[in-house]
Amino acid sequence: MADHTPTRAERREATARRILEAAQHEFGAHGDGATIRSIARRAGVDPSLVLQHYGSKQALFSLAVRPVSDLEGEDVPAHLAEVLDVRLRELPASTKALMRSMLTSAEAAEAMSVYLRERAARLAEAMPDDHAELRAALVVSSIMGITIARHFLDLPALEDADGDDVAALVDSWTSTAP
Amino acid sequence: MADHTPTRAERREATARRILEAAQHEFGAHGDGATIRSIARRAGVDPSLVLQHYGSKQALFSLAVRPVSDLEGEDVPAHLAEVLDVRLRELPASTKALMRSMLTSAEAAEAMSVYLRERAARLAEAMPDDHAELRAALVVSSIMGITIARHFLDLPALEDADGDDVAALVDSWTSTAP
DNA sequence: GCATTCACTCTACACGTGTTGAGCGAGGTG
DNA sequence: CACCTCGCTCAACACGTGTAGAGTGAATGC
Repeated sequence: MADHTPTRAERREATARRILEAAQHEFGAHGDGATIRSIARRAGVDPSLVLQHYGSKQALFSLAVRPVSDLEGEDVPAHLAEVLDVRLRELPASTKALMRSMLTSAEAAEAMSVYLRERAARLAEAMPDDHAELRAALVVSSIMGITIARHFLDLPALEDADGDDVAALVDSWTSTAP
Repeated sequence: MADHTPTRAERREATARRILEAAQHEFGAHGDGATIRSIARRAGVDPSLVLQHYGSKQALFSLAVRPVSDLEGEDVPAHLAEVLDVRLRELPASTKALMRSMLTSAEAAEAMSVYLRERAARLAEAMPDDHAELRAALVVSSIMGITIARHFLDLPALEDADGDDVAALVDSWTSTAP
């Protein structure tokens, strides 16, 4: 809240943040093929500065793609939908970067995979026993698919769908019998 | 069946096919970032020849990514799973190329989108009326998500799952009430 | 058997990339 | 005010890319 004139270190840190955000948006828009130059342009900065801050494109990518939430003890099943953002209009920048890159970057794929496994494990605990593990994996994967369809493929049927409807529907799958 | 010695034109056509297959595998493995040189290497051919056959990388990509099946009048709901290959161990090369690129190539994204819309429309016809369109879109997107999780993210729970189990489960969602 | 075609390879070019090191000039310090 | 610090820009590099055009030698047709 104190709006003192920023010190040099603060300004530096601020541009570092601006660069990271620019990177998330660029990776989110073009995947891991996004360019250091394009990131720099978006941040209003020289390309070289990007590397002085983050060392290499790879390192910056890793940071940009790190998932935002390690939310610990939340109630599981209904919340799930929100996590992978079935109902959010806009995805968090880092999530978007991660998803956009997950099919072309091994690192992003691995990150998404552990994220999904983690979520599925959580979900399985709260499910009827029968094939719980498999069914949890299916639900989690489905939510990912729906998220892709909505945010990256612009499927019209999902475009103007009510997030709550979607969440309720998906939630009902949680207790479906095989 | 007649194994006459191949004419010049036949041999040319054969190498064209080899190049296209190589392209599908390379695009399937690395997305639209795959290299003309890598495609040529895989086909055992000079990079320049790839362009003499297909004009440009873009044109080759378009061809490599074209979906295989315009199967017309098939029975819809159960078959759906197979189409997006929830139960197949290995994806068709063109499908793999299409999916791998759909998040980084606008053309692939559009192709996948129309494919999904088409499938959803088919599926909606065979569903209980309530919210049929939305629910069909959700099911189709889910199958895509499951396919991604299994074939690109290597989710272990799906890795060794029985394809029929998965198909049956997904199929049951088709008649889920909202 | 000879001239021609033509499927294919070789060489080259222009360009965009990630990355580096030198240099500049405003901000901090005495 | 003078000096130094250091966040930042500039200029350059080596490299991989898509693509074009000339060249080559074996299959073809007379």
